[in-house]
Amino acid sequence: MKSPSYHHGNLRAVLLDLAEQRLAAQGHENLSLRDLALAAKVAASAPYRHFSSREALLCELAQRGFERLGAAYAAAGVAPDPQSRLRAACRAYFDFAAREPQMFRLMFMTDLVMRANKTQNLRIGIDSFETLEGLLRATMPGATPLAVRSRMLVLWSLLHGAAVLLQEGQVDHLLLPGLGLADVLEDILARASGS
Amino acid sequence: MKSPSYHHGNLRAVLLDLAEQRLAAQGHENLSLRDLALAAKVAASAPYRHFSSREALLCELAQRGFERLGAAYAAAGVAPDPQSRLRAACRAYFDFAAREPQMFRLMFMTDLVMRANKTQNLRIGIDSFETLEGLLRATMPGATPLAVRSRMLVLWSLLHGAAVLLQEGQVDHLLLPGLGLADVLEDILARASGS
DNA sequence: ACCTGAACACCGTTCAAGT
DNA sequence: ACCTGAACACCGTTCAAGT
Repeated sequence: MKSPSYHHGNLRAVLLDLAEQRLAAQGHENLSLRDLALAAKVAASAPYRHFSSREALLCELAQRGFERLGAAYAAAGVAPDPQSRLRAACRAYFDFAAREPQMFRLMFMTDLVMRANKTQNLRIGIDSFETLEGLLRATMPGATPLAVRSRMLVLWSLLHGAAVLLQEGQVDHLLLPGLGLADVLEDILARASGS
Repeated sequence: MKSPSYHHGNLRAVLLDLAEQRLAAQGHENLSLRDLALAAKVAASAPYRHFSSREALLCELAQRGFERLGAAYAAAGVAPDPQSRLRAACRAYFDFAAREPQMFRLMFMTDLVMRANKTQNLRIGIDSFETLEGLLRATMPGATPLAVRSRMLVLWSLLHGAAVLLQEGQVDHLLLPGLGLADVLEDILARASGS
């Protein structure tokens, strides 16, 4: 309760919190500013004092997501050796996609990121890439930057592809007796972080 | 010109063609039925004689995409040995994502596919998976179905992840002097279709 | 500075009515 | 059978006006 305006307090934060609920519940495509305003008991035009557009609000939401993903990476950094730190980070990526599927989708809505990049916004997405690359580099002592980058692009593709497919539930009907979700995950983790 | 109705002909096909243009130009999120109707010089409600909803039209559009992808796979089938047939199919997947990015995005809008699956629609997406798995199996003579499926899920993740990242233009700023787009592509193709 | 109210230009969808 | 016209319930966004 910092500077409660005459109506009901810090509308900005309230809107962002509401937006995050709506996002998790229904996905970014069904998030409406008017609905947010209604829920916050405020006029339909009030959000425009705090966000220049619906898209701007979505960008800030995505930023929250990248921050949480960054935190998950940081938590993965406590593993003992480089190899398992990388593996833990990859697992964190999967977990994130599984636990917050709608946020994950929002974060990789690239048209949004592109437009936001111009306004200096979501370079946190790039940080996320660099963090992972740092962890990978630590497992490749003596490798040239080019070799690291090359392998990073493979890792990133594999990781992202698997996360997308898992999060979308496309993998479920492809499992076999003797090939469970855990097996698939371990296999992909091994190929992503392994030799 | 099959059964030209009293107004101007087969509205259904006209709408689908217009929709495909709009899709390529602006993406599925900016495709409006009303706009389509306007462009076809027809009332806003007319499309509903041919499509039960906007989503139904989008589904049919996605189906066209899967058919084209299937044709591209078929063309890849002419390569001499199993190994290069698989590789050609993977390349076809990348090419498709690059040449028709908006269609590619539409095809993997999974909420759509899920809802459509209930109405027996897009099992063509599954066919696409199975085609690729068939090509992979041919490169693994004597392998158990489980081993094939397991490797297929890795291949599919890598392929899909790379296609998504390429199509979104996220790879461009990650290239280095001496590491061009072609190199990245070849590397990923080798890992996807190779041993 | 922050919010309201009314308005503008859009949507998807429905439904009675026309031909 | 196929289309129109008008309507309903929504949108994002703008802008003058209030406090």
